[in-house]
Amino acid sequence: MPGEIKGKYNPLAFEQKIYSHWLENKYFFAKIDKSKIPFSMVIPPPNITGYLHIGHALNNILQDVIVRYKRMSGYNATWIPGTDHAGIATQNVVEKTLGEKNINRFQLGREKFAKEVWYWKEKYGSRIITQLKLLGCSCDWERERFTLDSQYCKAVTREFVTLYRDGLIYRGNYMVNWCPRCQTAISDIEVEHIEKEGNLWDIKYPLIDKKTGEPSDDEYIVVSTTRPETMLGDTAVAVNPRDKRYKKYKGRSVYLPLVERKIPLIEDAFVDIGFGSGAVKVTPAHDPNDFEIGKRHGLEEINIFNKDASLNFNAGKYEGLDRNTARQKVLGDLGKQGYLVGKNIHTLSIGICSRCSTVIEPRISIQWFVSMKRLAGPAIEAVKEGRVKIIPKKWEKIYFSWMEDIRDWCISRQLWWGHRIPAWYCKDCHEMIVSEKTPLRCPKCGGSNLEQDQDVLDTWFSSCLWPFAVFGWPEETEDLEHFFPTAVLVTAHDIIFFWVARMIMMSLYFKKDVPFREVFINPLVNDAFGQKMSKSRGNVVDPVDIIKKNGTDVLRFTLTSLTTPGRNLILGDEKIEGVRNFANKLWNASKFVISNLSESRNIDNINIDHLSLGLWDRWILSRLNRVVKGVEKNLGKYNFSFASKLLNNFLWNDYCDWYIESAKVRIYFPKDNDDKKNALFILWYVLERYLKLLHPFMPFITEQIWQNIPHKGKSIMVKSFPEFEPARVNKDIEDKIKILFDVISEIRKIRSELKISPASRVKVNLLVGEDSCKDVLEKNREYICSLAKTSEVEFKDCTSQKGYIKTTIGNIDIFIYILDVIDMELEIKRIKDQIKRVDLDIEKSKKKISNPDFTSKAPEEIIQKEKDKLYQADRIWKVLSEQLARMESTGK
RNA sequence: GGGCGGUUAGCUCAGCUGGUUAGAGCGCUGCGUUGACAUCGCAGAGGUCAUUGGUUCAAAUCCAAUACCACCCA
Repeated sequence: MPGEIKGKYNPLAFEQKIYSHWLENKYFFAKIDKSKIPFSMVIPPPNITGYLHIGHALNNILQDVIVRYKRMSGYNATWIPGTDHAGIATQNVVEKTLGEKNINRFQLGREKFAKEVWYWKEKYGSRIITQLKLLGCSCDWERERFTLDSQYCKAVTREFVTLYRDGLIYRGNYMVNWCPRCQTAISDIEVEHIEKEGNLWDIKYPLIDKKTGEPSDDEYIVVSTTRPETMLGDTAVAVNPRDKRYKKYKGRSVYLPLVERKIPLIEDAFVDIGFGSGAVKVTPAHDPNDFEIGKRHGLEEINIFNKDASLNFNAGKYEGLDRNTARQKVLGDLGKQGYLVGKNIHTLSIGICSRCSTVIEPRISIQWFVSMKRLAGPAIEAVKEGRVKIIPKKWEKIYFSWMEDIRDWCISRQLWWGHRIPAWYCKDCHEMIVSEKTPLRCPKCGGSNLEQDQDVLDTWFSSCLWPFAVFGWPEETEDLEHFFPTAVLVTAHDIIFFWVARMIMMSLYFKKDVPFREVFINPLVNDAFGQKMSKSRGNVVDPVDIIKKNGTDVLRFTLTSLTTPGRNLILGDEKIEGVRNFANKLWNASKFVISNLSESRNIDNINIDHLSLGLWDRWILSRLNRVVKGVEKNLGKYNFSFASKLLNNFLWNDYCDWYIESAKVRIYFPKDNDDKKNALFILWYVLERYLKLLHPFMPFITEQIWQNIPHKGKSIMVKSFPEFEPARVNKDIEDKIKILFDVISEIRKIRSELKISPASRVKVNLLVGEDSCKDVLEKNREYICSLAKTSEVEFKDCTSQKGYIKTTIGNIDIFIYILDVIDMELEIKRIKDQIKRVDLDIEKSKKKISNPDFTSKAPEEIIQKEKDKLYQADRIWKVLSEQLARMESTGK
């Protein structure tokens, strides 16, 4: 399939080819295999009008990492993709398209309009699915679902009818959030609240004179309102019963200006004494609180608005005006007639439609509701008992606070695109029939004059069935049996209420089981300035652009690297660049390995246990196994950032900086042929396993390289994930190598500080306290020479020898011969600086140790550690002081 | 108004079951074109861990208050 590994890293040259190859081989399809443990996950279905934004990219990349990892780990893994029909959004899009041809949906009629939407869906509705493929997503495409598929519709109907029969769905005349632009009711959580500076108007309502029955000239009540135009629908004025100011008016009526209506003055504890004048106008038809007050006092509900929020015939001479014009007109008239007595600046919170940002108009209408309390109880329990685990845990609080104060859910929408409500009305006897099958006759009067409810259901009412409806529910399918409940749901926190909570409720109700055992809440992606991305801010980052520039793997690894358990993730160009460099590093390291492997045949048939491996080999295997363990552990906790960091650091630091560099010595200047062979074998062995570890994160580059090194099998994506081998982790070897690293680093440091040219080789002598330590250093002299650019390494005490400077780390003294290269001033300064630092350490340690509280109360281990620290520091201090004294006195 | 989270190097963040020399990446400084990689290598500088108080032998880490910043709900 793929090309070779040469030249520069150019992901665009191979990524899509590889994806096609995977698709052709159906590697994503999970045939039911009962011998394996099932692992399933459902995609949060993007809506069909959507295009891929960075949030989708993150969400789906994380899911793909998980499912690829599980698949490689031997699970029967499926990740179900699909889309939802997005009632309002899709209808809006299609209406807009029709609008360009000057057609509105009413001209077309319901059926023809629905046909238009289906047509649109077929044509454009899979754009986002195509984009998911660009991300490398290994979705089980054979199982793709859509919330309006015929099978899915059966599930939604079953849901509605069952809930209705169980008394959990009711229909009634209530105040709902009405979007005048979408012309439909929406649920509470589809309303967003924004703070806006506005006015609070004081309007004078005269009291009715008890004797004349006419408005009084001197007695009046001032009401404060932010919406003066709604006074046209006022049916009372309310004060708090404890408000002494208004006691004297108890039982009186007031005169409603402009409308010239008498309305009662009532007392209701809801009224806030401290707000404005303490008296409020009551408009039961247009304010949710007033609606409640109205119910308590039996007030008339006067609706003054049409569906588009223009004023209707109840508004008298204001009929036909829109809300804002009416407000100005009403204010003008009130002013002219002397009723407007005050205007204050006031910040108010207004509700806007989350789909189109139009200001919501509360409206009383007949709607369908789900009664939530009974459904919420078990769903709260499920999370409390840990049957559903929300990760990170802090989101559970959000979940509980919403669930414990849950309100009924308005599910009917006045739209033409969606699942039509399975309720019919008998035109003859007004009987209502709720049924899964279309009824032919009225069961009450036997008439056939039936009409189906005009409304459709909220899209979320269908998507809350997703984790089991995708597997064919209400049928008891093999897929459902095998793959449900799903293992984990990955989603963003903004739909915990909309979707996650409702899925848990519905799944517990209909399947008597949780929909998923874990929910991982992924962070939201912010721009480089930490700002939330939004179209209106113009700061959206298009993932497709990033892919076109850097390839998919780079986008993927950038996002996984940034996925910490926090709330937000900040994406900037430097981050992407860093990952691009990482990919390049991997590419080049692989190039190095491949070029050296050219002469080794059948390397993949060698049994590693038959080799006698050297220190460096056993070290890199130890490190590799730590990474295997670390990746497993952190993926298990959904800590993608940590896992990514481990993978990055291992390749860059352990493998490239140290192992490859040391291997060069063995390849270019081999001591014996076996050692060279071992080095080449381990280079290959570690790379091959590393590629598998990295594959879930960067599927393309790993496949591309894997295909170009000796391997068995057709694709890396169907190979096994490396298993952790505890026996390969060797602390002792890591400690030994650490000594080498420290010595090499120290020599490099001195060289750099004394400005010794990288080209010049220096002579080094080491003086070692412990034998084991000396052994390591002696056996690895050639590596010290190569990596620290020394001409030779010997083991003599050069304390009083001319031309050497002495430095010390741990219990190793290092003598570097720098006779002609040294700048004495520089060296003296270096030593003085170091002494200063050591002085600080000594002081700190001494203070601690001399504190009797510390020595009596701290654990023995900590005290010993402190003593060791002091001992080492003292030793270093002595070495440095001696040297300084010598240099200052002799100049050498 | 209620709630949740945050404040650690110039930037973005990690560390927070108390004991570390407080780390990483980017940026910055110095040196470097040896046969994987200048999309690189080696080395370095840079932090009173928001403020104040408390608990403790010991606090970036635990507790409380304050300030500021985000977000959610009303």
